[in-house]
Amino acid sequence: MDAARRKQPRNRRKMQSVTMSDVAELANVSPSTVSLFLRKPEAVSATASQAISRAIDKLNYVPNLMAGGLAAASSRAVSILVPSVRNAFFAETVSSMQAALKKQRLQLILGHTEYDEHEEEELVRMALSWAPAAIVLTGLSHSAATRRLLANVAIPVIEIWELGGPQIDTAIGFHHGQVGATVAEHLIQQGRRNLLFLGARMHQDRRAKQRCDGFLQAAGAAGVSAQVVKHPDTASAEIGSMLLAEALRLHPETDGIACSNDHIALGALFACERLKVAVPDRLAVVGFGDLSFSSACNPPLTTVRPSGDLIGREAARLIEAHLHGEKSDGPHTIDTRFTLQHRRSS
Amino acid sequence: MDAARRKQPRNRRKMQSVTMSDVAELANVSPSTVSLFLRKPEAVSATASQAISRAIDKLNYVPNLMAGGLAAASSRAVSILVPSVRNAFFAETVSSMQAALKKQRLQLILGHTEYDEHEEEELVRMALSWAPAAIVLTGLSHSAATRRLLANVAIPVIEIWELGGPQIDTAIGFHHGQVGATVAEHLIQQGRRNLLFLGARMHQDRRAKQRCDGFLQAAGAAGVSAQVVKHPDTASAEIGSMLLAEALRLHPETDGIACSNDHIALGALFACERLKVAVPDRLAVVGFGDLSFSSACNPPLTTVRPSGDLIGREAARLIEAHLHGEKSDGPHTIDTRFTLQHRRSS
DNA sequence: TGGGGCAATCATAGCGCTACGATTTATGTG
DNA sequence: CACATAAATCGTAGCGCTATGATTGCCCCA
Repeated sequence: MDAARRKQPRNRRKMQSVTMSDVAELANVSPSTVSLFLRKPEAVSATASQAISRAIDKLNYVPNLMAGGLAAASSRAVSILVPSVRNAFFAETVSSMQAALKKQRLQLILGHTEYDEHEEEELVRMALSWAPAAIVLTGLSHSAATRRLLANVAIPVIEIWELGGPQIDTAIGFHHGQVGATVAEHLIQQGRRNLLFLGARMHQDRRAKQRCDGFLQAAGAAGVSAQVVKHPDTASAEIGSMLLAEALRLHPETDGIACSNDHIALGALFACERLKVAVPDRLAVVGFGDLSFSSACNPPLTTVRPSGDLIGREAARLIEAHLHGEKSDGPHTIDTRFTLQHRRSS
Repeated sequence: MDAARRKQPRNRRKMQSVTMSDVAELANVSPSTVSLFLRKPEAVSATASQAISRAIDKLNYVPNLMAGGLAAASSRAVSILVPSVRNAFFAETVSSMQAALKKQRLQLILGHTEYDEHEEEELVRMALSWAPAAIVLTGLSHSAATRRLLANVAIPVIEIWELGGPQIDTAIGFHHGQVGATVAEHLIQQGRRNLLFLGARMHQDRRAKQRCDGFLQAAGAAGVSAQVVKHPDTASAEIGSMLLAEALRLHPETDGIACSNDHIALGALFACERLKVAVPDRLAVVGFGDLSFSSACNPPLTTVRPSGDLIGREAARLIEAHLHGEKSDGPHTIDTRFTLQHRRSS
């Protein structure tokens, strides 16, 4: 192990066809300048800029973000973890967020937790291994390990779609309890005195549960009776129909119904039609979500319109601000509110 | 620039708290062994494995995928580009694909093209800069530049949700023309002789257009009259209602309607109810998509169920196979089919 | 006793880029 | 015109990991 300096032959490597050095060479500048141009074009002279962009075009250069991210110790990826993108609410947020982030050339890495904290924990771990520029979680409820993983990261941690609990860093959303209360008050104001909440999957969907609780509480506060009928599966119109039939069987005096979301409400309306229950004369129905069909059904559905779109945009704005060096002054809460869409079903 | 060897002081760097070397040190092995353990656990002895996993746990080590990807010249990311995840069809595929890929510890990077080829091109460029393990596009129609970008990549390029055109590499989906034909044949078999297609956004949504074309062609082949009424905006129940009213005004003799998707069909059913048009007696309605409400509405909607879920799973399977070194024997086509769900609306 | 064959482990050379500091060139200013 | 100052550019040392080939230790059989 002394003399005879070990001469490693020269191991080949796979590689990228065109690198930044190739661009630099063609543009007659140093690689540093190309890198600078790509990151802060305004810091490079007009002549150099022109030569570089010409070279990039000619060579069809695609930067390697992994090399860049490794060197810069942070990537241009944003991780977002939602229960499921099949759920229109989260799809909307994901979509609006991605649209806003694209302007910053940030990419979205998507994960589905399926309402499972353990799954979420694993996804957070995977997400962190990308050294993302920010990480977005749904809701305020996470496993202890998840909290520990996120406690000391230097990037923004944003919790969306829920407000009113202990938050890790920034939370963007609204109070689901308030939604329930608003609906109860609306129904009471419409003269309803026998209220009922139709809920699906409330053992997993904390936010649906919160809406239900807010509803019951507000009804109680107003001295109005309120019942709950629920189903363990994912919300769908089919389940909404079943639940409505069951509700009227168990509580025939019911005259005002709040649904955990518009799928349930739609199913309830279908069932009312089949059972010849007049809406809203005999029974008022209110949903949550203002989905695409809600304004079109018979009768048009009174519902609460959340701000899924705004949540995504605000999250993107925050990430952008952080990227531009604006220090966040401690934990932050953004209430994006919701609005009651009063239509003819109530 | 001769003597006085430039002595660069020693520039500090941001860094990751726990690296693979830390794990190696604690486990009393070399970093190579840790790396090997992480990639091929079966190649490491039981004792070493145990020591390493203990060290990983103790240090809470999170591997840096960017460093890994850079060294290996390929990342554990899969890029998927869909028109929009707000569209339930694509949401389903994205969701099932992500679930399948998670087992391989592959992450999904999501992009929305909004039915714009130029947007898609830009997203492909961004996607490639991650050196993904595979790239998934929606449809077979892409800009020339996109094709050029993807022509020589060494990774699987998978086009989903469309079959029957020139494909870049592998295509997974079904023939939308066949969907239209199947619906037309079904309506004709049900005794309908005055057919009509209700379409939304067909100038952008090539696949809706293909369904329409297949419908018209099959009707023509059977010697049955067929009309089209369309709207430029995104499909929704509201537009479905409008289109149905317009259709009955322009073509009052119509007795069988195919809709570009279930949102339109739902709106059509709502309109029929309001206009007291009996479904299916006076008018048969068929949709596309088998969305969550389609089995619950009044009457339950006859519709075509595509295989969005299967498309995602098949794509994931292909990517997995490629990752495990199975060479693809040239361009490949997987027809995931569709099924007609005959319900009471026809 | 001497290796041949194998399994397990290791040392090393980058992957392509960014950040830092240094250097060079342009621009004032008294 | 000297000198400070700003603007533009460059050289270099890693970022944390993987792939390659080399090395070590061990068993087995002639």
